[in-house]
Amino acid sequence: MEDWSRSDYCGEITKEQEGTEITLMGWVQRRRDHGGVIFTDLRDRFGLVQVVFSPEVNEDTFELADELRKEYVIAVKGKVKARPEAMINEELATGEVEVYASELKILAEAETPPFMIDDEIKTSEELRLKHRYLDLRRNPMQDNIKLRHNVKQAVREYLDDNRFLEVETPMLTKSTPEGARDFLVPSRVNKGKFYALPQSPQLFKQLLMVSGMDRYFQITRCFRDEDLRADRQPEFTQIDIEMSFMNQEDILDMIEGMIEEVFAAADIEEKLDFPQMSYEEAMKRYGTDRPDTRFDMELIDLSEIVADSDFNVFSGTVADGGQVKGINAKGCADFSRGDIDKLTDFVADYGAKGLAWIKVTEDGVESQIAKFLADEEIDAIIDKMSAEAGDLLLFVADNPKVVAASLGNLRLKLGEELDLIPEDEFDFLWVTDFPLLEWDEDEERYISLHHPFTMPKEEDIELLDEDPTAVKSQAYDLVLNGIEIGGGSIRIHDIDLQKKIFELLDMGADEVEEKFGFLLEAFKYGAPPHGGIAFGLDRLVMLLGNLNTIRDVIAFPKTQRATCLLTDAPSEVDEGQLGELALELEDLELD
RNA sequence: GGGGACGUGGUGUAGCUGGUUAACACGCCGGCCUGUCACGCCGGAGAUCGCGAGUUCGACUCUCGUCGUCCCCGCCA
Repeated sequence: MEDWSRSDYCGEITKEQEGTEITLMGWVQRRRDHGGVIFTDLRDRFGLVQVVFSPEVNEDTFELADELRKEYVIAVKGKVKARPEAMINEELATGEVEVYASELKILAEAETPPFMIDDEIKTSEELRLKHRYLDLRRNPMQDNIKLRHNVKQAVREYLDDNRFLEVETPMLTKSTPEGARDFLVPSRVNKGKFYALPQSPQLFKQLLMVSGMDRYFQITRCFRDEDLRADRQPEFTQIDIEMSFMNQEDILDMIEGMIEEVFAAADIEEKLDFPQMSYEEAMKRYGTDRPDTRFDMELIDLSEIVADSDFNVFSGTVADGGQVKGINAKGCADFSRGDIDKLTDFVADYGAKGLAWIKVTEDGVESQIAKFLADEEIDAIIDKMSAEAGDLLLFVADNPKVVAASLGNLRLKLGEELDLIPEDEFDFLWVTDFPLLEWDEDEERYISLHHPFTMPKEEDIELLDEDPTAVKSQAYDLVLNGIEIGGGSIRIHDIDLQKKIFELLDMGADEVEEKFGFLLEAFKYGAPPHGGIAFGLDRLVMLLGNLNTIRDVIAFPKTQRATCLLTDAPSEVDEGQLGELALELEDLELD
């Protein structure tokens, strides 16, 4: 090996190299032994090339090639030859050539892998994760990792061009209230005290603005100790950005430019459009703050029509301050009672106590609730929902939260099942004007919708005292195909306003001092107006790659139970390690 | 914390109204083959059916529990 140097990559051999001696190194994808001649496909990161072993070239090499098996790592010296016309493989990028091996070195033997290194995977994700290094050999996974790399490169280049500075912030930092549960790291030097892993670099990036960095970014890991989902991992990567002396529109413009570069880097040639919609409108029309705007089927408010109805479920709900809303499932009047029961079970997950329905047919309506509704009410509903014969109208009556969640998710489910969602489209939406605060029933206090450093809209600041939940904020989320990929805000840079917000959040002066004293202290020394945004890199790459889970764009992800099947983390530690940290375990029922 | 789906040779599946040798494909091993590229042909090995308990004369099959993976609610931007 010492005296061999790779001259080319397998996937990049061309006809122009005909006659040249080359040295290749890689993995044996496949061996086809024809007795008198052996063909192998040699694979590296850049593709495959056929290597031919023939006794006419070198008898010893030919015999050694008999030992080759799948995934053996080999080095080959040989001559590039153009294939005869009839033997060209159109399927292969290097299908016009083959390499006649004169010398072969087996660099590493390989056991038969637990699953084949094929593009089409036919095994469980469990096994893939356990042998992730093998899974990552597969083309689709290599493509995902490359895509992720390309996106990061595009981001860095764009931000660098716009004079941003990449700055690293601590991973061992301070636990803060609000937001997600922290991952804690015990301090050995300071026994009994803990660091927290960052949920985001939020406070540090604001401090960097006070430092006069003007424009900061970082592509960095963030940690949240909450339950996992297809698009949520305990550690994930943010593209974190902060800018000084920029208003909201300035920031959105800057980010749109970045997204355009990212799409170019992902080879997606689509003209991108970035419409904006207020939070209020999104909730009203789609029942969610991250609407998938690739299809219609919007939520229609029928509360006024049925407010005085004899149908108590509807009128009573409205009288109690609730809503009655519906969606029009076009052409679904042929749904069976069983189909609708399934939808009813589905909305029950979101708290809906029932799902009323009306089938619109050529001969009128068919419905379990028709007998309770006046004809003019039914007509008004049909009119408002633009219903035609063949449509199925579905209704939920409840408090606004339940109505939004149940119909919003029902809309998504039906959109998917009815194939209403254009797969290869990229629909962006800025959702703006979020409420600054919402009332938390359990904790009996206001909590920040975004985070406590979010700037209220200037014209709403005076409402902070009399009607805090009416205050809108200068916060914005970027939604792509119904998935939130980024969110940010203009921050508060005024010490008094920040204190006021902490007060509204029911944080005592002592707590504020202990948790955020350093930030308020910093603001005393001249803080510029600033704002920023953070993107979920994993989600962004997942969408660009048309994938269903961020696990597919993370080299070594965790399972839904937050374990790593490859390393078996997390694991127990020995008593000595605990002792050094002055920690003791409660008696757990371990067997 | 809750709801749901799945678990059978190395891999993917079939079998399951309870019954004697658990089937098929791919892979693997051996043999033959000088133009294949999902090579082909012949032969072979390989599973106590995730684990535990129960019901039964008898359990891959039924029941309960448990473990693991995935999806969802809660939680979390």
